Amino acid sequence: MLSIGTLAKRTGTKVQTVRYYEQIGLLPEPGRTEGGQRRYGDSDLDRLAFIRHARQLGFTLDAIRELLDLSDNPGRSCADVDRIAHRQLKEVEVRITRLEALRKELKRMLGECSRDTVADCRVLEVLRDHAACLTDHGQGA
Amino acid sequence: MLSIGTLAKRTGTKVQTVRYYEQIGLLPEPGRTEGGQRRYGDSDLDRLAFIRHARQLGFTLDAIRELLDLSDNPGRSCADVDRIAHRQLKEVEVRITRLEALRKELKRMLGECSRDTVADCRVLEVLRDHAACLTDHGQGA
DNA sequence: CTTGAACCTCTACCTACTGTAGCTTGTAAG
DNA sequence: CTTACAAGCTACAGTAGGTAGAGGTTCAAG
Repeated sequence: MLSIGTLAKRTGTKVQTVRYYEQIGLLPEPGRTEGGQRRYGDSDLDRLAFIRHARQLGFTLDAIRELLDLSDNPGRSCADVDRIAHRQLKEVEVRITRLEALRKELKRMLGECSRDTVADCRVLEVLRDHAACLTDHGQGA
Repeated sequence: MLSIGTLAKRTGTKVQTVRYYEQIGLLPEPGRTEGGQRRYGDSDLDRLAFIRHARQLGFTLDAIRELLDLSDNPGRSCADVDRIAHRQLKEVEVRITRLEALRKELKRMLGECSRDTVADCRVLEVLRDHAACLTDHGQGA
């Protein structure tokens, strides 16, 4: 049986985060010692490792909840799992596209700035006047 | 003089967001009507447009605060502005790199899944076993 | 003068955690 | 067996950057 600290260390998680996952129902309530300290088994370790890995791949906690539910029903079609992963892929691709547009605009902005006082700063000028932008960077960050 | 709703509409901001910016000191407290409603002038419009544009380029509110301060001192060197914009560019590039690694891993994961039940799902298997990953996607999301 | 859209304040909520305060438990050394 | 102290406990507050709603007031058009 593992203490919360050991579990956290083994999965690269912070202790508070483990308790947080329990609080939001992502991890089951573990057994306790007589004194009230949490004690974990191997299934908890596996589950937490799964969660952390999925988080590293950018899945939201809600998506992870779905994946864990699916994982608990081995007989079901894996189409749902596929759907969730595809959705995640799409989200990642959207974010990449958007960030690439930002990169382009920032580079252009920086490339044009040659004067030396704020009064003539091209960067500030671009920020002041959206119309000076070439790329669309409309929604969200 | 503009009402908060008009100001919001002209800058593509929500009314609550305008009040939020005022609350955190990013926008100055505007004049009020006798009845207590906010009334804005052109300088507020410019300032808010600047903020929104910088937000669209991914600058944090703290960075924007710095940029606005610099913008208010036209005689200063624009090196500081450059530094902030460069930092932002670097952050964007880091995020792109990271997301590209995620995309690669997600694609690989999805490409390998051909079985049809959750029990054999390659996606879940990869999530269960970090060692099955090729790419490093260690820190943050 | 009436109506109702738009405004007001205040508070709570979102994601995914992280940090702190003040107290208790577990464990290893002496 | 006692003591020291790391690690655990709960509860609450805070982070970024807003968003949503309740419950009440004001403005402006007709």
